[in-house]
Amino acid sequence: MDLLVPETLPQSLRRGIVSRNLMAGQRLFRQGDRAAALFVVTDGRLRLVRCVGESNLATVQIVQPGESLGEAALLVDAYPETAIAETATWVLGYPKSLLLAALNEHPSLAETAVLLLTRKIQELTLRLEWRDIPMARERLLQYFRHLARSASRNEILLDRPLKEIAVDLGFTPETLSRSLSRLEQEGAITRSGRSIRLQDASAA
Amino acid sequence: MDLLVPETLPQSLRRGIVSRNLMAGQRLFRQGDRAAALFVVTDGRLRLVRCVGESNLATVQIVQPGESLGEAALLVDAYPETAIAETATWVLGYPKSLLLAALNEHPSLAETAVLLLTRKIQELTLRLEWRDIPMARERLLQYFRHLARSASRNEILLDRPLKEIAVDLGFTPETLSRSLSRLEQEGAITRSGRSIRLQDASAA
DNA sequence: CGCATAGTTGACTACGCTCAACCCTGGTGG
DNA sequence: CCACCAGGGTTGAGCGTAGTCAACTATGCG
Repeated sequence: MDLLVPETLPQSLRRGIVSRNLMAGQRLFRQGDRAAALFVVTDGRLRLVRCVGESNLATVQIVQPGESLGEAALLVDAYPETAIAETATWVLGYPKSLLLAALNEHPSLAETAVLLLTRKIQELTLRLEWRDIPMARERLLQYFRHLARSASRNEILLDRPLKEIAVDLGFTPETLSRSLSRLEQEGAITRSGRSIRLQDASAA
Repeated sequence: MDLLVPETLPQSLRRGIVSRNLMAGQRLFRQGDRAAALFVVTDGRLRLVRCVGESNLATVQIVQPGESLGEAALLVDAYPETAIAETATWVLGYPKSLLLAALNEHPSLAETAVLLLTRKIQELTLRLEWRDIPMARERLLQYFRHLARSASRNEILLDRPLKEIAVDLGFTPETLSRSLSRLEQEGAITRSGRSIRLQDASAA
């Protein structure tokens, strides 16, 4: 069973699926909203943002197609973060109660759910790993290397504003810009606009 | 079914469970090891450490009793991090193949697995949230507030060396020490040794 | 053509890191 | 019982890096 292909799902769950289309900037849910459903992105991407303290914003994750968000619905009754579409985005929503019920009745669904969550854990772990690299250039380089590995090519095309990439990595846009310059002048990368090529192929 | 109570598990899985006792400092598995099993901590705690680049260590998570580690085994064939016992620790290991099989046959197990993973996602998210707070005092304060909420008391007893707490939060021990001092002199907390009391009850 | 926004660069600040000395506690052995 | 040592913890001085504020350029869109 594949959560993204409703035809493969049991009737009971399929009927409850909600499909939502979001414009860039639109919110799927807000921190504190009653959490009733888990979502999976089919197209586009969403940014998960947490507000902590008085004025600190934390981007927890960028959710890409095939990944889940709002799993907290399974555990607690309020979303702990806000989900904002970064581009035009399409998501499918699975009501908590129906999903848990379907899980009990259809084991093969359980397996896909487990894999979905595991993938999310890997994503989060990766972000934490980056954050533990203190020096900006180094952190950025690791990020690029990861993208390169994912694409299995060492030419990367950044498909979104550097601004956003910056906050993902925990930088200000200025710092990102400077880091890019220095990486280039140190010969670690060459860039033209948003196309980046890694020079040394040494991966972690 | 409860993964931590073998009696409640199906025979097939129960037979395959491996139980391990670790001394403080001992490694359960190392980054790159063949990943064959998912573990759950029953007692003690483990630190998940990732080595990135040449000389950067990232503590991804402290795994507490009832939490899982090594879920990556379900997705990839090598552990992406090293697991080190921080104290005497007892874990149960569930071989990947048996676990997936049992998942398919015993839906109620699937539910507990899903919840387990969801909890882990929450933990990781929390850590990321902290890391996005740039100022040390503020970050530390949020950390304390979280502990206070968990204990639903605003007196906290830190049960491990400040050293370790420091690296969890992404600080050096010196910075943590200084932040503590300043929080105290600013009146946000009072402390005697490792006992911390929060002053203002304003939570996020 | 002009406006809005992304991106770049500069000057300055300030925070956390590094290195070092020091205190304090707990454990060990003479 | 005390001397000694090891390790955690604290404090200080100086440095370096990223953040901030600001000006300026480039790009894309109405």
